[in-house]
Amino acid sequence: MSTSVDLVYEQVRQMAANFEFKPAERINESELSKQLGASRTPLREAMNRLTAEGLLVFEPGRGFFCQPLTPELVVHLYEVREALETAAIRAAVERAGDDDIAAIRQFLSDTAERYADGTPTKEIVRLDEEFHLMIAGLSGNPELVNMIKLTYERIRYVRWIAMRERIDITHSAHLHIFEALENRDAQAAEDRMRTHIKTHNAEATEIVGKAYSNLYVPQH
Amino acid sequence: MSTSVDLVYEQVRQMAANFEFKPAERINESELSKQLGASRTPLREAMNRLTAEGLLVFEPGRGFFCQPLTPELVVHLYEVREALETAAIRAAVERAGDDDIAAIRQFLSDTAERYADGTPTKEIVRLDEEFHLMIAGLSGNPELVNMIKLTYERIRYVRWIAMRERIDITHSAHLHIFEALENRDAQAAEDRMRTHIKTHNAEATEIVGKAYSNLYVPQH
DNA sequence: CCCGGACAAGCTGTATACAATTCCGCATCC
DNA sequence: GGATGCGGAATTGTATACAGCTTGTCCGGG
Repeated sequence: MSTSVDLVYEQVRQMAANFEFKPAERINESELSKQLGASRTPLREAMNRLTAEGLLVFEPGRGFFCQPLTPELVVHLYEVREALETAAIRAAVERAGDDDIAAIRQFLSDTAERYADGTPTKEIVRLDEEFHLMIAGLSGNPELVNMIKLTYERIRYVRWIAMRERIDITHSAHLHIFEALENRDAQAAEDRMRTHIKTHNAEATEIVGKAYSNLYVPQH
Repeated sequence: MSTSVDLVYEQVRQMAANFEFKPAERINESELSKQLGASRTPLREAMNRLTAEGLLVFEPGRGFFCQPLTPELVVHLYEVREALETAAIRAAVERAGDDDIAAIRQFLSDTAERYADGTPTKEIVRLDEEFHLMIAGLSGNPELVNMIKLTYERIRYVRWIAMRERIDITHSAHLHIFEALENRDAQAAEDRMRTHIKTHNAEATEIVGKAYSNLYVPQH
């Protein structure tokens, strides 16, 4: 059947991940549905899914809101990332085939020159996510991968800001993690992944804390 | 405003967690909505949320289905549990107050005598989940707790079956985990939690593997 | 000047109607 | 006998209408 609802879903999903909605303001269903060229019914279905995924917040009788972006939330989501991704890389060390590992090495060398100052931050974040998801995929556990993906979407906006000052060292950190995987050293891989994420957590949280008021300035 | 949609949501959620729907058969929206005394609109909203939570599966143009219950899924979800709960207890050791720990000791002694052969399996599973969620709560990370809760709901049905033969040792295992927490021994707590979940994983997976065909026998 | 209540406008929650699609049984053909 | 195509019934996808709640404003009282 037609994919109108999925189209709406993807659009609203992106809008939510990009924080195109003002926090603490209800999302006007009629207006948004007109804007997206659909009626309220499929829009509400999409927003219900996004609520379950944590990208939106729902208050009965009041409507849907963008998830509030607080330093606490960022800390919590990074902790979740840490738990999931350390488990994932541990499984990856055990289960990955040599060809899978070769593919990641290829990816790293292919993209090495793009980790430069000229590259847009969003592009860097995209590459970063892709690398992490490749590793997570080697765990062979799609549930794990899904949860990691979801967590990414909820903090992507922060990462666009936080990544600005970290472009240069991201690639070398990834290489460092990858080498432990390549050497089939589960402990080192896990430790390096944990350190990597903890570092980003500290930075992202600091930035959100500092920019807390700025982030909430109306964006229209 | 009225909470009709939330009522429907809770009911369908329970039905899905209890596997009252036949797998591989589409859920008839009109029929179910009549049965629940609501119209299709709030029912579909509820089912969309449950789809995002992983309790239902949605195929465009065909409708909603119960999540398929396979040995692979059970393994994957238990791995997720392991990742999340080991992280949670590690955080709990660091952050829990002495009074929080006392509350858990109280809970364990209060419920000790109910871990007996006469108690219904569902009740045991409920107590088990409550214990684990109390510990997870001490992590101070609501996102972590939410994900753990969700994972529970997706494997609860299996646990009802798998728990039958494990009633006696569950309580002592919990005590063992708790003591490491009480001693503020993060490593021991994490290790014991991991072992605990791995054991259950192996058992549950085995049971699903054995009962695979039986579970899918039409239940009408 | 501030607070409180009532009214009005707007928005959300739900039911229902209809269009589009899928599904299933049956007949037909190879 | 098995595959294929067709048509009607059933089911899903979406729009729309309306009821009930929420919210903001305005007016009156303290």
